[in-house]
Amino acid sequence: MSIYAQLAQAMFPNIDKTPAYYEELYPERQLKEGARVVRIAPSPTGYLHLGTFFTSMVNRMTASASDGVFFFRLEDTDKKREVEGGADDILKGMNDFGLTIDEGFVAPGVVKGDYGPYQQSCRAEIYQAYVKCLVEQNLAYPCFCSEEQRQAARELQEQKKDRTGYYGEYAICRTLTPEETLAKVEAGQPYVVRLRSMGSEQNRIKYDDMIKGTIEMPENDEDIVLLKSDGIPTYHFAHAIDDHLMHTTHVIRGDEWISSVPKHIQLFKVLGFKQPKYAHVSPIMVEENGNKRKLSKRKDPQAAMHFYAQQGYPADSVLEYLLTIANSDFEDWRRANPTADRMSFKFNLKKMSVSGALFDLDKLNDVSKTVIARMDAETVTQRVIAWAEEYAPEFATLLKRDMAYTTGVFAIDRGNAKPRKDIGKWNEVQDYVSYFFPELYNNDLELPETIAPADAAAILRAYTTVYDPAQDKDAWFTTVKSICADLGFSPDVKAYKADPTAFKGHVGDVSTVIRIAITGRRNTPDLCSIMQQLGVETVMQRLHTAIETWEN
RNA sequence: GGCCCGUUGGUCAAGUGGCCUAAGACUCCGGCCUCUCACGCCGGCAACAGCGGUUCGAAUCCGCUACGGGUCACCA
Repeated sequence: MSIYAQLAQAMFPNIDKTPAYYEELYPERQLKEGARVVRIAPSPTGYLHLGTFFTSMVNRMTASASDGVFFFRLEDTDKKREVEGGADDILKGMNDFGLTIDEGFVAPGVVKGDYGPYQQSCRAEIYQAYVKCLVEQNLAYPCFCSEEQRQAARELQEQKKDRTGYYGEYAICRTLTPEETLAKVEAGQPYVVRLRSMGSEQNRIKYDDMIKGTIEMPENDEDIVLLKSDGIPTYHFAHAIDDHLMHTTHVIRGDEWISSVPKHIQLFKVLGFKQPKYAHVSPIMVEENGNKRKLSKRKDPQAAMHFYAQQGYPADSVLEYLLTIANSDFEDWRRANPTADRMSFKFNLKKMSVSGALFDLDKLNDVSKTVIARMDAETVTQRVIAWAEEYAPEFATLLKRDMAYTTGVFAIDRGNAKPRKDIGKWNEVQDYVSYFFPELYNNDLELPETIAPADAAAILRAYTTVYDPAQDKDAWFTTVKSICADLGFSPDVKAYKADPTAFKGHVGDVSTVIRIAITGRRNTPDLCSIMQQLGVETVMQRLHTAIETWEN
């Protein structure tokens, strides 16, 4: 038995499986030619972040566009920063906002697939088997340096203006003889396992990033940590092992990883793994003091997916907005295919922007209004209630009191050729429909300054004598026009504009008075429909209340 | 500071040497549409970071400068 084999055995006495065993356990996937296997691998250190969601969406689109697989792996290797319930929150957010996951964790507490475990904390033996094999070949070694030693080395490096890191002459434990190392291990000294890097600063490596293009960097020469002192792997090592064993073909992740690529390339090479393709996604930014910066969990409420849920943005709105950022021709495609399934859009990593986009709430709102305008009344009713049950329970109760009535409210000016585009998110709905519910109705009868209360009252008195609830929109308007002349208003807007001094106002003013009397507002959707929905009783009652108010 | 990456209107962006007197979308401002608002339509404001080079010709290729971003952990 070689000295390195002895060392490996001393370090991992309980590991008897070999890499070959795992290679056989997780065979090549049987997928059609060109199918991409991608993944999202979040760390459960907090709630679901917009950036993670965005990257997930890009992964989802990439997998679907190639009939591939999108899986979810939990990177729970950092026990210090882990947050209780973090994983479930991330999964729930993905589900709620319409991203389906094919494999791994697909929903809170639901795991499927043959390439698991999909949780790194459950894969310790696998990582250790590979590390053991590396140690046997003298490609990795234990390092006993204390935090203080490393700190001192860093200070020295800074002082000498050298690069920081554990490499070259600074890699003290690398130069220990195997006998010395073995003795320390056997003496029970704590250690981490480092890669014995064969790279050099002088060498340049090149790789093709599917989003950023060709990138050239110095080779990695740092003896990076593979296994932490608790036997748990670092991200770098787990990435290599997991994505190899799970047969990931394309690693699509945030671009903060670019600088680690040399480490990853080296790891794949040392381990004899086939290199996956990389695509680094630029972060979504926010503006502050004239500068861009990444969305911050602490400073920006829009960073959390909870924000969109609370505000009541439909999942489709968020997805379509993010898709617009990801592939800007999506917008044109959507215009040309208003009802098509977005999965049939030809998504392409190569169409993604190289630099980070500023988050634009105005744009999201616009997209969202369009999304909601396309929904039918039943869908809107159902979605609003679902939102309200969670965030505005009293409003939900009100909406559910008479479902037919509520659906009727949302049916106004909807489902026609030019549906209204005035609801952007569900938390705007309560105010938008308030005059349909006595409990919410704000009896605000303030007139425009150009209309005298006495005239307004006269208009309503006249209108009550001709009001016919059975009238359709055209007849309704004809009726409104018919009372204009006697009251001194022009039934024709153009005639009024030609000679404003001849009239008190025009038919628009007359309908405004009625509108205010009925809804308490100057602007509303089609008044005739509103009156029909409200019913004769309510209409007459509001008309009389207004008359009384304006006559006194 | 070292190493990477980026920079087209306020924002998202198309553009890969001549089709660019630079597309489209959002925002904003006008106008039109037999009632208001919204929608829709028409129109408007507004950009190739700077400087040098290569070329008959540059937003597009090269270099430098400036600015911005990322990264330098037993965190991901």
